[in-house]
Amino acid sequence: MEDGQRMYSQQGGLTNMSGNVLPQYNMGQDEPSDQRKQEIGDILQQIMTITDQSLDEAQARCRKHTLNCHRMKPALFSVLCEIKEKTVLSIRNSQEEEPPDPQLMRLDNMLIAEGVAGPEKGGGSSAAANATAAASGGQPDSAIEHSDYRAKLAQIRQIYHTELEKYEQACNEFTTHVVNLLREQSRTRPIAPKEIERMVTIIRKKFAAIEMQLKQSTCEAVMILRSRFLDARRKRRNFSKQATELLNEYFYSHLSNPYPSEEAKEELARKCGITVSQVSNWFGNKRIRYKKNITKAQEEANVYAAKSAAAHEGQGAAGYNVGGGQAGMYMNLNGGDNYQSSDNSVNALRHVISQSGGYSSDSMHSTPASMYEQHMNQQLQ
DNA sequence: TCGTATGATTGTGG
DNA sequence: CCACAATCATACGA
Repeated sequence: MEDGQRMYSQQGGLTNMSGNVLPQYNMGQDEPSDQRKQEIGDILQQIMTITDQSLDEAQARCRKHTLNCHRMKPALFSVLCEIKEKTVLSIRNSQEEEPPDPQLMRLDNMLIAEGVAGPEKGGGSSAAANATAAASGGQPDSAIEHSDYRAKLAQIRQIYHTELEKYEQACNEFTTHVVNLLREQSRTRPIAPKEIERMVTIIRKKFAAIEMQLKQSTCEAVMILRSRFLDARRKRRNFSKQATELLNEYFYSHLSNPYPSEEAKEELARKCGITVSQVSNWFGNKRIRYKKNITKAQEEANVYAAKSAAAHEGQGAAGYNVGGGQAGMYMNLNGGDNYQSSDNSVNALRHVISQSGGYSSDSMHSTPASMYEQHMNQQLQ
């Protein structure tokens, strides 16, 4: 037990600076008193200087020939570690179990959905393509935008991955560094393996927080990219000829009631390769513009009618009356869903408009009425 | 390059 | 929520 005592004494001597333990250092040794005095003086000097030194220097000087080689050291340290674990570590450990951050999960999900995170190219770009295809109806000319969008997304993806890799590397480097440092220190102070473990989790948490910031900013970048590329108002594309034809067909064949049901909209959307809301938009625009043209034509017709009436003293008004004022909002002359009859009214309108040089819309001139007539005739037969 | 066409959005009313 | 009306922003043809 003598050695153990000595050890305690040394510890105490170094840490507490209590002078009364120092004489024990050379206890039991047979030396001349002046030499002992000299030694004691040296040790005192050493202790005095130690307080001014950094820990590293002190360790470098002291550990090898004092603590480190002592045979009781492991036992002592293990006891100290045990005490430590029972007091501080156990309290902290109990708080460590945390559920996964919902915010982080949301970010992760979004990144995977956008094709930034998750499996390589295939899934990612196709997800992006699907998103854009849904917005623009999968027209061939939108391919350019898609590739542009994909390129930007790939750029974001690359930045994200390189940054993530960097973080991971830095995290690992730092972790190993800290672990090594702690292992090194565990030779001179009691450090439990659990303590190192805890330190590692703390570091990982810190880096996870940084990673989350990266994820957040990546999500923001993707959102900005999306809004820029998928904002159809900014990058409007006309529907394909076929789609417009189908829509017009439906519109003119249901002119008395151009309000497609939800099912009809879905059907049209499917046929045209556009979304239901696009169909709704189209019909909304179509109705209002058609009506506008009617009223405009009507006004003009009335102007001409008035002129004509003045000129012919009340004879020719009927000739300009397109559809008549009582024909209803959508000029359903024959009162039914008869495409041909309504097309006639369109032809009449075209005639009036071309004569008056007034406002003309697509339904009036750029889409040949005969086209619809032919089409409808085929369908009706 | 300009004017028109056209798809989308916004504001309003029922 | 839907329809309508006005408006925006872009596409497109002459």
